[in-house]
Amino acid sequence: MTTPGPRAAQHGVRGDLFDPQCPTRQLLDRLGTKWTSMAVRTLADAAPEEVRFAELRRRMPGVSQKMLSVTLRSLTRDGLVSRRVEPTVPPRVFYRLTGLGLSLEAVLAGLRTWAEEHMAEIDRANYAVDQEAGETEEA
Amino acid sequence: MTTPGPRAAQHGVRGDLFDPQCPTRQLLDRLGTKWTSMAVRTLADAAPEEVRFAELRRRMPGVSQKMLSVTLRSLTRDGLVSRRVEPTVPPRVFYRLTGLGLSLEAVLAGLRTWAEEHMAEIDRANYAVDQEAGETEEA
DNA sequence: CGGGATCCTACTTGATACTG
DNA sequence: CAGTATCAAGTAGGATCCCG
Repeated sequence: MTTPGPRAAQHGVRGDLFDPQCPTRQLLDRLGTKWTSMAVRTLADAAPEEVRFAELRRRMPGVSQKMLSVTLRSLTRDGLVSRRVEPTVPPRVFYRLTGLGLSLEAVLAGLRTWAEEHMAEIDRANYAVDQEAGETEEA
Repeated sequence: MTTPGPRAAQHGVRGDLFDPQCPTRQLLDRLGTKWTSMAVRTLADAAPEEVRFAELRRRMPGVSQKMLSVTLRSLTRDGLVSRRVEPTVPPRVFYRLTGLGLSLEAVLAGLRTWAEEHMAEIDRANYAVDQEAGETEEA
């Protein structure tokens, strides 16, 4: 049997969204991780100033030091955040959004706007479904 | 001190984004699930036509029957998708994006655009980091 | 045909402890 | 201070079986 090659090639029309290599898929995977958007937003709020690790953590209530570390490493690796180390004792590490990171923040701002405008409507829809279910159940 | 106003939500306590009740958080939780964006996109491509379950599944390569079912139930519950059942034997079930769902698709289109424009840059950044790490390691 | 229920695996997250 | 390493837990996702 012949190897059909990359499956993505078959779905030319609607294309890439179904492929794990799809850029949108990769972006959503990143935004889906819990602290990514929060970190980008917090760094964007501070931009163009740098923010130290501990200060960043203070501004992101609930984040563990490990998850902040993991998140920042991922963002740095992606080129969305720059990392600067002052080799003092103790060391001081500064983070700042790159240009690429700032452009992502613009997209996130769009998401935020939609969410603020429409999530209440989604909540109402959920509530309505719950009401129906409740009535059906206790009938 | 002056009136807090709407900006308080953004800058004051820094409150909303870090809260699990935050609308943006709730939206990202939804978009973060694997098949949500794919389903919305596929239904948007078909809009304003309805799409049957099996046909939808055919248009979303890789999705399992269960995950499609779960995803559609969630979207329907959120009021993003409408569901119509023809009580025949066997039953025929049709799905379609609601107006709310269509407006979400617009936001997703923005995400897609950014991803297509910038994910290659992120890939390059990752590749560069890998190169450095490799050289450092095998030196 | 559509989809609910069950079981199971893998990944993400979090708590804790240790290091330069 | 700024991490890294380890372990435990919760959850998203997939495979399968069954039902109306």
